[in-house]
Amino acid sequence: MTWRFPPDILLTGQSLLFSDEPPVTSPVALAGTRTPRRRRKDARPSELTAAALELFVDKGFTATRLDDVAARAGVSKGTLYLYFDSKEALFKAVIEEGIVPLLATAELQLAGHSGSSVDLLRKLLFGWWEHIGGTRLAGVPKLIISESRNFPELAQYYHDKVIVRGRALLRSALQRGIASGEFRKLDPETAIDVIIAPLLMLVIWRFSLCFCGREIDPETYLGTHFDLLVHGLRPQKGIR
Amino acid sequence: MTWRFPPDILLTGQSLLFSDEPPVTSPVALAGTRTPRRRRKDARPSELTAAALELFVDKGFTATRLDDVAARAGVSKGTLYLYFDSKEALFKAVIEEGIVPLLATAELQLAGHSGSSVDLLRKLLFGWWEHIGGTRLAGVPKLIISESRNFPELAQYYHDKVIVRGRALLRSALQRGIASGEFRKLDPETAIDVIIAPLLMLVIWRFSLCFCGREIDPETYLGTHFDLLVHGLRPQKGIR
Amino acid sequence: MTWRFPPDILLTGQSLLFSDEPPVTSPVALAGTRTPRRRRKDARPSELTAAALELFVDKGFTATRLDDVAARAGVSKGTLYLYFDSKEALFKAVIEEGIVPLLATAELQLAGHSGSSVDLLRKLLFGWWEHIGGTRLAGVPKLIISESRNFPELAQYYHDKVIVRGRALLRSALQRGIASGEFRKLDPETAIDVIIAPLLMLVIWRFSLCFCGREIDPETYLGTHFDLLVHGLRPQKGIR
Amino acid sequence: MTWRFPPDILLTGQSLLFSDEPPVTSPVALAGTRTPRRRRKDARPSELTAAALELFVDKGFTATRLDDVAARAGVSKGTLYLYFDSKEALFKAVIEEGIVPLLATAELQLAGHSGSSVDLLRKLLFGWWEHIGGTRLAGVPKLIISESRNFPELAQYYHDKVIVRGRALLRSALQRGIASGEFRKLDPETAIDVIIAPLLMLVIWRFSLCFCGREIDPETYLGTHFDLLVHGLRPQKGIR
DNA sequence: AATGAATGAGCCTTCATTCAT
DNA sequence: GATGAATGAAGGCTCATTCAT
Repeated sequence: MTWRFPPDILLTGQSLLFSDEPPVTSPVALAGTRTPRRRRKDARPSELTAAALELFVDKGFTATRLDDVAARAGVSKGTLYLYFDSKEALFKAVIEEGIVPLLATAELQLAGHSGSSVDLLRKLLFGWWEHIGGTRLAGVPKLIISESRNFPELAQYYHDKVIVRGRALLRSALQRGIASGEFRKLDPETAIDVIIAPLLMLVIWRFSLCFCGREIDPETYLGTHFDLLVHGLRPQKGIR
Repeated sequence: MTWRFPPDILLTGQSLLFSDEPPVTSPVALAGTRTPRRRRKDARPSELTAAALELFVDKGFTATRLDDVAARAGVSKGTLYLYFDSKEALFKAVIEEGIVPLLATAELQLAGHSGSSVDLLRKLLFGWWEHIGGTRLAGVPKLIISESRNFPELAQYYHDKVIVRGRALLRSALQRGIASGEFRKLDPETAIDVIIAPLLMLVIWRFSLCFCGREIDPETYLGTHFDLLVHGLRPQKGIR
Repeated sequence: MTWRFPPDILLTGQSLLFSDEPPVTSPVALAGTRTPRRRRKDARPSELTAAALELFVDKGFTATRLDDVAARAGVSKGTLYLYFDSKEALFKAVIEEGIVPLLATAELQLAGHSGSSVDLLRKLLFGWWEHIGGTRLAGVPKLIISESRNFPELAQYYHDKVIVRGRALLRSALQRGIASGEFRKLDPETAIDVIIAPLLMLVIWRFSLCFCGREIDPETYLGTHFDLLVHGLRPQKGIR
Repeated sequence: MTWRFPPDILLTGQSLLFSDEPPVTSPVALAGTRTPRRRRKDARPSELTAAALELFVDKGFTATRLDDVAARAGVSKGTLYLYFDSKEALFKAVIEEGIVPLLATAELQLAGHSGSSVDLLRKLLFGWWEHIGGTRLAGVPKLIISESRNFPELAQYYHDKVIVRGRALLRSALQRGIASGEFRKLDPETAIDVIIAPLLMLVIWRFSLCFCGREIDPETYLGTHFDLLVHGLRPQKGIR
């Protein structure tokens, strides 16, 4: 197994991002121009963002009531406003704390892979499932998709900090396989899109279309995806 | 009753939403100020669903105010309730009018296909792009994804009326190719999932992540997807 | 039997009041100061007031929608406004047409009673039940009670045209009995109140508290009332 | 949950609505402009139901706007929803707080009655006038009558909690008098109906027909009712 | 720091009323 | 005379946000 995110860290909401940087430069400052109140940024309780993540993922941003977030976190509603200027600021903090730390850890640990590129690809796909796609964190992409129109700034942030870095992981694996002759030559960017897409659909199915009668078995699904992918990447005579 | 359309409009099978004419061409409507009462009950529903589609796709279901829908359609808020029992019924009508007729047309046209299964698959993919994925209608899947948690009934409806029928189109193409020996044998259901997924991601990218700097060229993207797909489906010695 | 109201007249809504008097002096003119539109007062369709009576009695004034009145009368909603300036004007017309004609007829026919005063009282009570209390018309008093605060002018009208005249009937019966020595001497006005009250309660029970489990048998109820009444009115040594 | 009163307030058995002090005596409340947030969650519910009683009795349930209730109570509209889940729940609370405690008190006090049954009856009738019929609470029965068709659940509640218990008081008084030979034998249930009716009419007159010119003197009215009643109940030779 | 009562703007929905046809 | 599509002013209810304690 390649990726190593201790999942308990992700779910406790322990921030890897907002530890001791000066408050002004943190991405949180993007939340709004007004910063009259001083907040203890170092003590910002992760319980709040953890509770909010649960509810945002479950019900969406608008349908989540701050009363419920506060109740789930075991605090009063007013307390939320000690740490976040608004519901929107809370939303941003949830995204930042929930996903970004994962990638940082992943990149470090993936750098040392040795073995075939097919193996690398397999590790990437199934590692993603184990640590993100199959966990509650998979709700975050769905959340971003749903709310990006109303929070374009947030979508940009997610793109820059998550998507770009995630694609870089895949790109290096593809380029390595192409260089070694394991994969045929094709445009890596578009290939990445096509590789990522079924993963995206898997979490969408889990979080959005789960009410339909049809069940998807993720193992089979990912297996088929990987199978098609490896066949498709394999160097061969063009079909037409 | 949840929907009060004159049924003949629904069954024409052509989208009234995306004709090339501007939605309101009558000189009365262009008067600028609130136009006097117009007597055209037959044209109203499509005007309303067209306005609603724009806003739903743009802002999501909850964030769309009926005042805005009415204003965009050039009517008063109360008029909406002459045609739809509720905001949710309007939502449903948007889906129904926007997507369902297209599937009917597609089924008819594809029934008479002759030629290779690869051609059939190509026709399906690029036809989808031409009539749905590349049009404003592509916002609908994004809409369903975003709102399904809060409106499971709607997701079920979309699943039954759209997803099931869309998958059936792909399934027959796959089974045909497997039967003829053009494609290798694999589980059609999971293959369908993998085929659909990049299409889904394309519309998600268009409607949710469009704010990011990165542009996707749909033609190239779909071409790569199709290329990978045809290679992956081709009968050959297994890779491992 | 003393009273002679052909019940079909009452229910058809055939107006005995607003036949050919000049429009300005009719009580309807009280409805509002504005009288710009000329209406065919002579042709004012009784179907409209009949339909309105049913619904007003059944659901109350506010809860009755003009759509329903129009639908029950088999006309369009706009037609109502050809005959009545407002919902309130319709309400007044309903009261006027429904009850007032009854009293006029009753007074004429009751003038010629001969026999004991106890018999007269019995005829009054049970005749009321047969022609009003037990019919749908009994909903009108309940309607007046419910809406009088919001239509004080209407309550006044009902008092002057209905209550005063109804009390006069009872008063003459009591005075006759007192004069002949059948009844002991007591204040007729208050006695009338006490006599009327159980009748009122009967219709209230029928139209307001009918949902409670308890059933009232009107015959028994009126019998007991009459029995207590005759005992109470009988001349005798005072009890205390 | 339909009602969120601190239960201890409900069980004190004393009406908080009709104390002699003006409802808002705190100097803050007299400031004229919107008073700042006051911290008195315990006193709020009674202030709200008091304001609601006034308006419900005056205008009826439907015609009473929650804005007006809130304004009369000196709070914002949202505050109502801190204490009552809906307008209907507020209605129910008005009934419950206004009437039920009085019945409990009445039952306690009357259990210890000694003396003639005629005295007991007199005590019941005039006690009713003193504590209910003559106070603002007398608007409640009128309220129930007016709204029961549209809120049958409420009528049922009132029947079970108020009418049944009130009738039980009268029944025991009647049965006591029959047993002792003070009253002649008759069906107690129907007699109760006939006894209650004039009381009902009195409050209806006060709250519905008060606009008419005629005044009823309650003392005289109740006196006549009681007089007729006692004569009518007295054992004697049947009249016919 | 933490609380939670209070606020008030905003939204969906209803329905009496109008008026072009 | 009749129609019925269209209007728009309210009203019930929600919930993010504030602030006195």
